[in-house]
Amino acid sequence: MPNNQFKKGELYSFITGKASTAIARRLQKKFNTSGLHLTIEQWSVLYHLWKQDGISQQELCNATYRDKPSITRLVDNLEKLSLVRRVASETDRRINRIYLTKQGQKLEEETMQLADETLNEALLSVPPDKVDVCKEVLQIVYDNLVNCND
Amino acid sequence: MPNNQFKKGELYSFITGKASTAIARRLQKKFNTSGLHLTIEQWSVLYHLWKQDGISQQELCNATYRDKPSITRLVDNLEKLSLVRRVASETDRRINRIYLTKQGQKLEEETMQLADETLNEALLSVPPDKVDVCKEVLQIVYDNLVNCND
DNA sequence: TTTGAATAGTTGCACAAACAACTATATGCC
DNA sequence: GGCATATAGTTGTTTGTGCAACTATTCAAA
Repeated sequence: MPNNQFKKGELYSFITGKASTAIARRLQKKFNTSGLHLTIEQWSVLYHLWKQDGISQQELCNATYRDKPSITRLVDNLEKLSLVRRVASETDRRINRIYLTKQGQKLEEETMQLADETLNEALLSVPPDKVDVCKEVLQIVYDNLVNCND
Repeated sequence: MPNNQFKKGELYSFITGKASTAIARRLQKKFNTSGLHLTIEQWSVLYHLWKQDGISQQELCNATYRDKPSITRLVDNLEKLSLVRRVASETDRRINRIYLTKQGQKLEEETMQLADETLNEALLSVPPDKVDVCKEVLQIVYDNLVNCND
């Protein structure tokens, strides 16, 4: 059983994503203790809107690697929080463009600060070159499973 | 903005765990097309029971990095599927020991085969030493966030 | 021995994810 | 133009997660 291509033993925690879960929980706690009523999932949508405002729900699906119903409901909740608003596209009425409100724009600085803090805590004592290797591997894994077949 | 300790740019996908999500989805699809009515989360509980049968729900919490209510419900559903059963401990009646049924035991071989397949597909063309670095980094991240403070 | 704290587990609630089925709009081909 | 097909988004259902509040049992200390 041991002589496979990789040592599989502890690799199954890859599947369950314990590390990313730990990071997400830490960041969520920082949000909560800062009085931000915002989930990590909502934040991840805002994150892409801060990079490019006014993208469609479908583009948010691709950017966040979520399916359409998930984005529909995340945008629903972000609208309820008055952080974004849906604007039907003039040229293609199937499309909703999602725009940040003033309130949504205002959250960028504080939350990105907390996210940076969280990553610094997570990566404490990890040499930068190892972080780069890790990023590279995770990117290949993602590409292997998403771009290729399926 | 760029001169931080780490290049943070693409690091935020760490938080959202896109790679582990991709792996989990691929494995779930394999389960579905094999006619296995089993979620990845249920499988992750069975995985620890295959390693050690009869552990308590609290031990499953620690092993799977989930909170107690999550394990309560996962065990509920695994019991409904007749894959495990709760047995109250004789020595400490607060504790439920979780035991695999015959059906639960039978799933090990097939599902681990599919999990191995999935990891091979995920890690295709990734050199083993880089996988090791990646594992090491993810372990440190987990330890930094879970063991230390919190 | 009793009382208070700690531990194991359950339940209620809000939010999120995956899948299927659905509506509405756009596009391309006859 | 009209019809088939593709695309964008929504809704319903089941499952899982995180938090808070709760019950039951154990343990420890006065």
